[in-house]
Amino acid sequence: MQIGEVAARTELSLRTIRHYEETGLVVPSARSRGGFRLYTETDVARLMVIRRMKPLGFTLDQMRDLLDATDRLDADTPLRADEREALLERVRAYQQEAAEQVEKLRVQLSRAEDFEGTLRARLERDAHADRA
Amino acid sequence: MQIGEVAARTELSLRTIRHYEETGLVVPSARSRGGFRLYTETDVARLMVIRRMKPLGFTLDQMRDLLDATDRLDADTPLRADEREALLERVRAYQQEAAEQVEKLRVQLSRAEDFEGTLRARLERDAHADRA
DNA sequence: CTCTACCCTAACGTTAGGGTAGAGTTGTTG
DNA sequence: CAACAACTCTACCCTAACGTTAGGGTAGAG
Repeated sequence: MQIGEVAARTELSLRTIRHYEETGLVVPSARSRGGFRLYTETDVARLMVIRRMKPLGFTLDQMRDLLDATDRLDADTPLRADEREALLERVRAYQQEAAEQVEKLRVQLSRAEDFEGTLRARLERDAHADRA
Repeated sequence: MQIGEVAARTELSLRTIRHYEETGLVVPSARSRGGFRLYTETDVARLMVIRRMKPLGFTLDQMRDLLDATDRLDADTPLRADEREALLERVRAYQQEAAEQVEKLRVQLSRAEDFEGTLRARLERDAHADRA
């Protein structure tokens, strides 16, 4: 499928999807003779994974690195034990960072809620002041 | 007080505080004869407000605009009724946007939690596979 | 053909700061 | 007063992750 449909399905912009290719994050599986990017279901799935990762604040480089690790772990080609351990260690590090980031997001959310509440309270106060 | 102490108290970097001045968001109340920025408690309070706003994803321009509106509403100089109404309308718009942003943060948080969980589950699975 | 809806590359713009260099300022000692 | 550490100044270049033109090429229906 071409980029437009991919964008619609992933809710990512065309520019974003092209950018992910530029940085080597998700390279379309093929091109049409005319040069159009052609994506498979697998490519789309990968984009969805990235979309879920985005709120965690990882850089594109980190995402590429992590996806690379899981891809290699899932591949059919068997790995040497030490290679496998190294990959798992990488994934563990990202999982740790993800957990920390989740904590930060919680803090942010509560700050945001707090601020929104303050703003609303203020507006209600001002509305009452109208009659003062 | 000078910029270093302000940075310590607000947990913002020197660079960030200077940047806020460049964009007219928080201009220090004074300068020393030698040119050092000098901040008052009020300035610090303003920086704290901004720090609370940050998670809402407003641009610095928007924050400046909003702070400007609330400042004018709080000022001692009386406003014409229509001016006051216009300012309130501006604040209302930002409150709306804040509420929307809170929703987005909730979505992001749940996606992040989800992803972190997936990653953790995956690691546990791989750990068990060790013994297989 | 030709039309329309898509898609392409290339390249500069934006936001919110980070980092650095080189020079000046403050407040404290001797 | 000089010397000095600690702090601060301006100016400038750098970055990530796209947004935004501009100027063209492509797919496929009619």
